[in-house]
Amino acid sequence: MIRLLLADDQALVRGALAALLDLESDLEVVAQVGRGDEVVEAARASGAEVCLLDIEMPGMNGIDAAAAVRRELPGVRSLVVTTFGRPGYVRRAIEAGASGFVVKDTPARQLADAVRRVHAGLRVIDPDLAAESLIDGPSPLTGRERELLTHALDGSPVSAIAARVHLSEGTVRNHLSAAIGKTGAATRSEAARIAQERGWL
Amino acid sequence: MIRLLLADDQALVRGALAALLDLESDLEVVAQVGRGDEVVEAARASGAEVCLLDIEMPGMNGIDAAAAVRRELPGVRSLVVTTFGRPGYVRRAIEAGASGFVVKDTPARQLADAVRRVHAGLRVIDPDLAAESLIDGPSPLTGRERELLTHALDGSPVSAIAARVHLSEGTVRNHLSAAIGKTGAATRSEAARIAQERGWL
DNA sequence: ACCTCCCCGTGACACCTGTCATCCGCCGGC
DNA sequence: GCCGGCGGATGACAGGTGTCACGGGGAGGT
Repeated sequence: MIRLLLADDQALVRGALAALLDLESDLEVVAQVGRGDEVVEAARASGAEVCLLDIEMPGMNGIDAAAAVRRELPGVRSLVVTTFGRPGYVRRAIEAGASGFVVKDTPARQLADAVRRVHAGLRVIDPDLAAESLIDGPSPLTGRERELLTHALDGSPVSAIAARVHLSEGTVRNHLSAAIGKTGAATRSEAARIAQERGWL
Repeated sequence: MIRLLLADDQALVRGALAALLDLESDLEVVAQVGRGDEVVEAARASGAEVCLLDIEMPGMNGIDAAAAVRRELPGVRSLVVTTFGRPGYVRRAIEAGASGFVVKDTPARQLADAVRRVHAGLRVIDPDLAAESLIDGPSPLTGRERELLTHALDGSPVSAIAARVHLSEGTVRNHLSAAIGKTGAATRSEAARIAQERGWL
């Protein structure tokens, strides 16, 4: 019997996944949480062996949660399950110590198999995403560029971004100009969108 | 026995919801589709009585699908289930003839109840969203403003938008300026984001 | 020590953008 | 018939934006 922890901020999806996985005779959902920063504690308390982690969660994202599990509970394996198949996510999830990466587009019946493989010590990675992840390569953005792009995501003017991060407008424009060049975009707004799609933020 | 159709583009979520609802003794999932434009046909073929529709779907969105069901199969009721609790969505879903509106944050056990109420002819609407929907009011945007905002969502420069819709740059700027005023934003990019959050697009 | 890379800043320049005034044609309501 | 609202367009203007050149400081590698 494989003991599972589910982490997803959407209660409906979490409950539905629990129903789906509990149908399997060799799987048992022993814990459910809706926040990333509750994963380690719940996994420890419930004695979970495999954690199913969504990326988009309040408190802490699923990738950081996988890293925390890796650090605090070395025997427990993580399987990241997410809506968005962003290549950068795969790389970061694996680097964070996750054993698998599955998108929510995959057929429901394959999920239980993925869980079994991860539990057995194997890696499970969506083949298309793995290829994309290799093609795109790691993020070429510097720390500042990444930070400024996240603030540019909502279309704020440069002046607002500069005030938020306590930098001069000129510096902000220089960093964003570099990011625009690296993403091949024409505006900071487009650059921010592209970087997010690739999982660079 | 209530006959259900599920429409959600994420196969994993769709399968999981099916597992969850099939646990209820008085519910039966008789059809599953991953595209909005397959809903009517599948509902007709399977004899579904209630359709669970996600909004974000390829082919046709869940709100338009609800309208199509209303038109083609008057006896079938629709329950819109979505990730994003955007006030404008509630209004548009109800106007499209949906009998209920539920966000994916709601506890899993309440979903079956919502289905039963909708099947019984009652309306099911998230109370918080209903209130927000009334406060925000309907969209103040004109048709062109809405169209241009959707093209501005990705941060494209005005020149690109103008070329895409075959308008002069000046006209595009005028419409976007009006939209910026109506949304209280400072840039077209921010205006587009705000409009989308409110379900005006 | 030297080089490289990142970070921060300034100044200048061309271009893009948001705003406003003003015009036109069209349609629906009164 | 008149008026208001929408769509489309132009011109002008202030201010925002992207780019480039240049400088300076600090951390890390050889």
